[in-house]
Amino acid sequence: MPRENREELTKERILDTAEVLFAQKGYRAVSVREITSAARCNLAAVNYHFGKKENLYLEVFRSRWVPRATRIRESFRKAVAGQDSLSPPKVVKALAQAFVEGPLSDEERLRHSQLMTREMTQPTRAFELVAQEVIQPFFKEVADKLRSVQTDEVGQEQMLLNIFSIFSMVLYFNFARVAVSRLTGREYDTAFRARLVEQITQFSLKGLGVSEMEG
Amino acid sequence: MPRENREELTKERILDTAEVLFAQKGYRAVSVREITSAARCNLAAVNYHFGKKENLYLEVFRSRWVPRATRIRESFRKAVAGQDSLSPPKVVKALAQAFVEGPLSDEERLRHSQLMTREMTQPTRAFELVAQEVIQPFFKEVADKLRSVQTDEVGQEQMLLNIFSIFSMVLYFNFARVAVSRLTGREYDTAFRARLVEQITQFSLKGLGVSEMEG
DNA sequence: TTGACATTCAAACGATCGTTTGATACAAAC
DNA sequence: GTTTGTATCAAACGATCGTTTGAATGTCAA
Repeated sequence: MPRENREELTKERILDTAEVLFAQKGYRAVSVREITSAARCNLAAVNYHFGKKENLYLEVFRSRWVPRATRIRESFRKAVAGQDSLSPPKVVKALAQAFVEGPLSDEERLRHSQLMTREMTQPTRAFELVAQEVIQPFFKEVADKLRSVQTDEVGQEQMLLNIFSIFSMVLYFNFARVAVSRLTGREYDTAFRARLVEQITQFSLKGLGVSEMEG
Repeated sequence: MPRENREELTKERILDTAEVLFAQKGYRAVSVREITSAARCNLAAVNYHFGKKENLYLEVFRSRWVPRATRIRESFRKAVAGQDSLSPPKVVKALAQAFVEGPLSDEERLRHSQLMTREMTQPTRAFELVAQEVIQPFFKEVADKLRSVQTDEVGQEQMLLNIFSIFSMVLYFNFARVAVSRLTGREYDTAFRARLVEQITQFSLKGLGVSEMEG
């Protein structure tokens, strides 16, 4: 096996494993030993490839989280670009779908929300990355898209708060699965996810002041 | 100083300190030493009064979090009881106000949301307490109250999802302060909190299909 | 005053943490 | 074949963790 591949394999395996564990348990609750033994490599590998644990956490966001956020964003972009005539309902539904049904597997979606929620509740050095490279530009894109199809004039702040409102539902229905499942008595299967997209879309559309879905 | 008071004081001081630190940093990130030195007592006091660290965490929820949730609930109850004629707008506004402006100080509100968010993203033994004694009965109360004043028939699941939608905004605007502040450029002062109550109320009312605020 | 009991304290326990070290294996360069 | 550089490994480092211990202190009843 050639040098480059061997090296890559270990490093990539650590990143994959670390992401899963960090998302599940949080930074502090995961030990380097737990990561390396799950990734089937030596304990010293983390320090060799990333310098220290904290850098590994950051690299997880750089090499895993951000690219996945980009895929979500592109899914949204493609959905609105595919329409010949755009309307607020279509923009909102594309947004909800990109997050709740989108291009990710269910495990990926859960991991994604968990990592993001962690950074929002208690920001670390990774938050700068998340805010600058993902949240800010994505919010701007959604705002521009919405503004271009909404008839009535909406202020900058009002628009932001509206997107936050939609976004809060998207995030909540992902990260609070346990509570939602417990109270509704429903599992997060395909049918329920579709139901959630419908809920977010309809609730948000009315929230935005749009009367009805049309397509 | 009588025995009972001295004992109480230390125990209570530990609980107060522990709650603040657990909310800020999470269970794992806070050491017993950090708690006891901040509470100005001996390291062994935690194990003497609570047996072990995990029990202290649970006791924080029992003796601090649940009573505060009860205060919020009573604030909501009082607000809707004070009205001579009830309407969906009034119920929703009472709900948003109870959480965002409510009976709590700003620090209390932040702590409350942080602890709840933690339990929702990664439930511990405290989640059972939170779900059984607070979330479930409170959701039921809000649902009943809403159903009693809404003209059109709304199914059980639809009602739950609607409350979840409102609740997600309430929670999000509390726990994601950093992100919200950064993107809106506004501090969480009195004016902005009032603005958020307005946003949640208006967005939710439309989301519920109610046209306008009346009082 | 004595004995029982509750609380606080300094000190230490073993376990686990992140990180470092030096040896070893191995592929490419000379 | 020797050298060079990279990756992996077992082992150990010092620090910090939650918890335990046993003595000291103070309180109240007998």
